[in-house]
Amino acid sequence: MFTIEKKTKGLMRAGVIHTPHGDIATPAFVPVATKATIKSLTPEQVSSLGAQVILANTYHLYLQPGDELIRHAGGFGTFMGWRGPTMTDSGGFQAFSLGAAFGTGISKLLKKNDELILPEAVADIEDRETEQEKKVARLAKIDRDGVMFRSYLDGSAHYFTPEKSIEIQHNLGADIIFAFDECTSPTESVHYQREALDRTHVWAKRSLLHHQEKKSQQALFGIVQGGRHEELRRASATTLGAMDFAGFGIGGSFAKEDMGKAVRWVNELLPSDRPRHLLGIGEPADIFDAVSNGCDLFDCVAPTRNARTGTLYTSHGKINILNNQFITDFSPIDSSCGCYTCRTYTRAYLAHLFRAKEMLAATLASIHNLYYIVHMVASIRESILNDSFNAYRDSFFQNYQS
RNA sequence: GCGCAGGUGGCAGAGUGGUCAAUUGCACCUGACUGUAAAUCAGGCGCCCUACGGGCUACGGGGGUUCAAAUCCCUCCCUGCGCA
Repeated sequence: MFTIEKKTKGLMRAGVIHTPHGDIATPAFVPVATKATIKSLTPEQVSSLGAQVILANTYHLYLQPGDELIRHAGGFGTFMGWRGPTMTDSGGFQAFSLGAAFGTGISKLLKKNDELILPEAVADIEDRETEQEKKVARLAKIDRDGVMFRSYLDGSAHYFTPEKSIEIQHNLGADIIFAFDECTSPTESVHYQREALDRTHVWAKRSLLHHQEKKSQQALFGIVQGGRHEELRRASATTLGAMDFAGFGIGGSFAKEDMGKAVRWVNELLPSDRPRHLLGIGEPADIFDAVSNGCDLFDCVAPTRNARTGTLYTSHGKINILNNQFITDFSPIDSSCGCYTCRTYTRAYLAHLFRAKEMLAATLASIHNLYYIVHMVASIRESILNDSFNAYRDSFFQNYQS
């Protein structure tokens, strides 16, 4: 399903992923449509801003409106009116976001100033249960067999096993689906990371077996974990790389400053003939870093979430359109941007829409941010094909950081 | 003109002798956001300072009572409602 068009001396490459709903030219950015919608945008807008493929979420669509209903609708792409390729995440991220991260503000990316505090450094999963009980009730609890999720909608309990996740993803009908994994918190101890990784590997195997038994035509990607630890990351890449996955996700927690390094450990070992998707990463610097270390696909909520909260990408860095200075700024968000928003509206108008809390603010900002990231990745691809990646990267950051 | 009710920080609106530089909401200022629990969240928001602390000026104006007043009294001004 994956054709490599150009390979550099290192790990970097440009290629094409073939799916029943069309090709994906890689490296590519994948907008996130968690609940079968790119928040505030129509599929037509998403498509015309240049996105090739979108990613929805298993846990969310299982809860609402239900995967059976989506199966009847013909899959989530058809359901939402998106004609291109689709992906679904397995729900493994919710083991983190509704588990260890719930109510704590912990990000999957530990910033270098976070002092590497390890509040989660509890021995193993059994002791952890009692530790968890002491805290605010989490919505996800992990055991050896799977994850108990509590619905954020009505509190009801739902148990996900690898088989369950795969079944739901079969119903959701995406072209590319992911094995059920445990996304760990970057604050976990090495001991816990190792334990979780063992679990993820067992779950990967079970996901794959179940997928093969059901003879689904969807492409199943396995997910590499291992936190910030080289030994674990390499072990995971080796273990998963030996399995018959159509591609690979690289997931979980990183230290912000050495994410590129962690990705390299993994991509050096993964089979190079299959696509690699870096899960949940999407800031420009991180994408450049990951592409140069061999990643082909990126999904991230950053462009759309930032857009909704007023942070907009420009060629000179991010701006917060809610800042006072933009009230009377009649220039476009980014004068070198070709998106619909920048061609049509001013910063002052966007600032007004945000301050007035008008819905169009989210739409116009999302169009811009997605266009910006999608086209940045597309330009990266072009630069790989033209042997000018380094030059492009250098000129990009010369502007971006100024 | 008489009667009643009111005048509190940009706005709305608490407080009704000390713990009040004054609850809260909005507005405003700034920050955060990386497989979406998110059209969200956090902090700031009288002035000044050697700022964990201290000083000054403030609750329509003026005057008074009190150790102490946004809170009590007098007076003036203003607003709303009712009656003339």
